[in-house]
Amino acid sequence: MTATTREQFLAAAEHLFAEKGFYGASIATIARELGLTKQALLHHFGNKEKLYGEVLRSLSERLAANNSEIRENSPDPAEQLEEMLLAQFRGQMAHQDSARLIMRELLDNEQRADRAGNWYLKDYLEELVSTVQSVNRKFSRAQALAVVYQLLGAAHYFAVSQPTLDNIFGKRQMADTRQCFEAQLRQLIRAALA
Amino acid sequence: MTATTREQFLAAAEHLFAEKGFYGASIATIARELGLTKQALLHHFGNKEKLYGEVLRSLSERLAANNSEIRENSPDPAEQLEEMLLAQFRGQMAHQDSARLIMRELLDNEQRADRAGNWYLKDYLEELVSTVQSVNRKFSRAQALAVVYQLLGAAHYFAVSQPTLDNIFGKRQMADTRQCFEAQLRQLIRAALA
DNA sequence: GAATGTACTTACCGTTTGGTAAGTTGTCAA
DNA sequence: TTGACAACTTACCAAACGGTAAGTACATTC
Repeated sequence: MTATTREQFLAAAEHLFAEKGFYGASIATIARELGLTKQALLHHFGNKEKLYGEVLRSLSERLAANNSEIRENSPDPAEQLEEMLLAQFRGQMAHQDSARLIMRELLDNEQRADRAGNWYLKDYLEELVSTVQSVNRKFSRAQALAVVYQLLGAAHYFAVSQPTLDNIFGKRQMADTRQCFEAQLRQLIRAALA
Repeated sequence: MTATTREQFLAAAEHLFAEKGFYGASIATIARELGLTKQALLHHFGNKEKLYGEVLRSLSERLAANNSEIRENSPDPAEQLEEMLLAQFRGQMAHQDSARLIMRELLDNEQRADRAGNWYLKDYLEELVSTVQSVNRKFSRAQALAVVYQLLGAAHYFAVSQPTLDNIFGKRQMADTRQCFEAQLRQLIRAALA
């Protein structure tokens, strides 16, 4: 169960990239987190871009694994969709680093389309879209995508904004909001599909 | 109507910060956009942080202006809220730089809480929350905030993801989705408040 | 016409950046 | 016991970073 150096590098990199973004995090800082030099990091990953790509790849693998688990556990498409969206929300609240990283990638990848893992969201989104369509046949593909993205946004945006909201509204108020957010989100999902 | 150098700097900075983030955009690059040196920029703004602060401030002023205009034009709170959210959505679709900048600030401001304009979202959010509560009295403050944030997220997330989605799904499909997004969003808003 | 201020420039500075080159050290197999 | 490989290190490097200092060019004002 002891993590390899490589895995430790990936974990540290995920954290720092999520916090400061690609440009804001330096490979030297990431390496220092493990008490190693940046050349040790370069030895394992070649260069900074490749490291970033690997972080993204490992993240997308975790995402995919989560989803296929849900798909197996519930046969009803409506229930499936609800569970997928809520599980994604819970996952992002629990692992804010990943949530922030995904958001950053959404903002940045326009510029560097050559990065590995660029389209890893595609399968994930396609899956949700077709689930929406099988729940409510009235939806066109475009409509279904719009709905999926609205629901995804409703969840992800909140997960990512947590620290900022804590500052704006205070931890007390935000604890309340966090508590009722999931129930409210569930309602929103059902309403969107009706 | 001719923009001052200072205004031109602000515009160029907004664009580049939105595209690359605070660390990714260098003051030299911003200045080069106007054919000037970075020392000209420093002459006007002192340092990079202050420039970023000014960009944020001017952005928040535009946001506030938009909202008070809407508040004046429609007396019914339900209509007001719907219009505020939709106007914000349209604004972000039209000025994607601002949308991206706000998202970036949401991600980054945790780390540098000293930045000017840090809480400029507060008034905006408070306003939406109280409007939600006056539309539907059943909502607690925490619930209202949750709803507001879900709706805001639904809109903002989509606006920001545009280039990525164009890549994933193709411009054709995305044009369709864009077209029906607003109507779908309006439905979602109404459903969330019922 | 001298002084003042604004809008810049060139010339630097120290630090940090991502990256290369060339070891060193330990392990493990033939 | 030698040879090969992996996992590092120290020593560099050129370029870019944000920022300072000192000057130039041009109005405006007294």
